[in-house]
Amino acid sequence: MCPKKQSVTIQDVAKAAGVSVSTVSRVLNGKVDVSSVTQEHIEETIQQLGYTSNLAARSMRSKRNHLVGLIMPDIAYPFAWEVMKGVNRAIAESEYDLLVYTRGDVRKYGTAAHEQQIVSLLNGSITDGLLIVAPVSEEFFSNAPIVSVDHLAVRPGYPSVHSTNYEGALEAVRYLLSLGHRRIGFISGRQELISSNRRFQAYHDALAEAGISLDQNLIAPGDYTTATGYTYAKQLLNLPQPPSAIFAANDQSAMGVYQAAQEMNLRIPEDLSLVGFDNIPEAAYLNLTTVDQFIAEMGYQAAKILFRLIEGETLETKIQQLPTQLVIRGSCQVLLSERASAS
Amino acid sequence: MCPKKQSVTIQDVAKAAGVSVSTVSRVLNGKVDVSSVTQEHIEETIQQLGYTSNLAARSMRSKRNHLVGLIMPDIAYPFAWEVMKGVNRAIAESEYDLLVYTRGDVRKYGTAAHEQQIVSLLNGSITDGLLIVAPVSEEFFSNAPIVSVDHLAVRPGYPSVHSTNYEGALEAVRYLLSLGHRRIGFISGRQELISSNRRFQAYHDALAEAGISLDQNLIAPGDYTTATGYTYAKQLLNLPQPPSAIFAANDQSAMGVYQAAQEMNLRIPEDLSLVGFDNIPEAAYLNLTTVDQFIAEMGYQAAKILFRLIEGETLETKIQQLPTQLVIRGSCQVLLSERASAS
DNA sequence: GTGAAAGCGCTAACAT
DNA sequence: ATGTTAGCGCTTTCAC
Repeated sequence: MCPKKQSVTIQDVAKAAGVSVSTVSRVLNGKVDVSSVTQEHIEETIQQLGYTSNLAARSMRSKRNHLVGLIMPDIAYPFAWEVMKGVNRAIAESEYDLLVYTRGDVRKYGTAAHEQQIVSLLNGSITDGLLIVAPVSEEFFSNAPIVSVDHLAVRPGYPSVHSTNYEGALEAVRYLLSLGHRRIGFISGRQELISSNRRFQAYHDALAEAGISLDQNLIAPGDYTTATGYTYAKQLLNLPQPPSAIFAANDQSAMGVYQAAQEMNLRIPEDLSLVGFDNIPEAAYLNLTTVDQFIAEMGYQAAKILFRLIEGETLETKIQQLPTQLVIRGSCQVLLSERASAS
Repeated sequence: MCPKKQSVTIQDVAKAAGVSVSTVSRVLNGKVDVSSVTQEHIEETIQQLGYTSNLAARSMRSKRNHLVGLIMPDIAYPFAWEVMKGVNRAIAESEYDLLVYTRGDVRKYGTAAHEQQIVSLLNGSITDGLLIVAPVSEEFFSNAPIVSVDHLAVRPGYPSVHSTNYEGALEAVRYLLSLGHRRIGFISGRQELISSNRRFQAYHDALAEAGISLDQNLIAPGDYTTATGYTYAKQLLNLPQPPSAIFAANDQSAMGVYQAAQEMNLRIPEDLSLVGFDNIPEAAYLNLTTVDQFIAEMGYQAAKILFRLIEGETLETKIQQLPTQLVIRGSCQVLLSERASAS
């Protein structure tokens, strides 16, 4: 199917060039103590034979591979894509190549043990450092640096970049309150993630500020997916006293709410006010009001930090918070305040 | 920064369990000739020590790693994202994990030599097989299977999945002709890719069919990016006799044309008819007429084929063509035909 | 059923 | 400036 030519090793090159393996290795690693004559000769031979060093073997002996890893449970959802965009930019600007590792499904992943396994797999050998998206673990065993994206651990064992989840969510709920809403539903995120808890905490606090006590009926569990967003939105909207507004813990669940509302012939924002956390492109097209958290920027910053760590810098700041921004789209505000005050 | 605990090796496990390395290895690889007593004991020890096998070392000795690679020049553009979605789905359904390799920028990549280098790097050691997106090379040295996505080689050295570029483009141009257009501009794709040439060939043939000879002024080079799409669209539209319609070789360049038209206060489709190849979500939101090529499906199919190849199947078909579909959005057709016939 | 030993391709002392 | 040699952590004969 394709030329099975048994891969050529450093030995073959040495033999062909009539030198020892170590000399070839020296050339390969840009060491200086090689005469320019042999240097050129070896390089020529490498060209001719089409030699490429074996990653596995090389990784086993040397420290640096100019390769960093990005671990994601799944690469097919908008959040992942945004993170990758940011990381990709940092990679393009750098000397490193990127290896994105995924199992393709959160369900094939998700436990701390799994995470540790993948970390060991990559960082123990082939990568110089690792970026981990929304990890569950607070600490990892690893001999190369790790930076997490979107995970604010209480006492993190690694540097971390995330957005101001609490502040952003606070603003979102305050906004809905400012429109006159009193019954605001909440679709939660994955319980095990801190980001989700922070957003819930803000929901709680904003309501408390306004003197509204929590109504458990208006709080729906969720897991950051469209499917549950849809399911629980239906449930909320079918209550005897449905909420007049919903705050969804992320974009995906907001999309679910959107779908549910459409199906129930509720117009957004006329009949139902909706705000979602996150800033995927789709939101803009649908005129959804969102709390943008600059996901790509988080990926970019995390990668930059990782590079510095790999270079040997010791950074003071372990946690970096990137700002969020409430983006109100369309004519949401006016219509809603009219409706809300009328009710 | 994070616990630097020197990674535990198979030796450590052996020592702790009071057995030899080979016995541990046997357990690790599910060999049967181990007494269930020691088996359990070893597994326990592995748990306790938190041992994970070293990818590099393992790769060096064994054939299968349950890991496949996906090589992309850049993972931050919509086409890449679509491919990844498809591949991700296949991965989720499979026993394999995925490693996406990128340099973050086409410019850090692109030559056949580079491609071969990455192929050797991955396939020679850690991955069981490789998916390559839009490769330039027609052949690779590799001892593990390779499947390409979106590259119809004349005499491919590897199985390949791509869409019916020619047929789709033919349909697109015929459609524009059916609206009455006679001056149809073309924004080309990357010259070195066959997909681009096929789309151009169809443009040529469709015009010939209609008895229209090629006007070189209406043919703009391009490279599948938004930037060049924009630049050349401006150029085309500023001609003394501008085209009344443009066929862009892909979505990205179509977006560029879109931007240029907006800037020149040309409404689409009223003032300029535009069809782009590819099916990224943005196109739908902008009501762009497109030739959908089901990019994600290509990724999915390619991955499926790769899995079969790895399992040892020898496939007859080397090339799989997935259908394309002209999707006419909005009220494009009517408006255009009116304008075209009026002019 | 288990251990000893060879070696995968490479790098890094240590020699020369 | 170059060759020799000892492993890196693992799998895999081949003994026992």
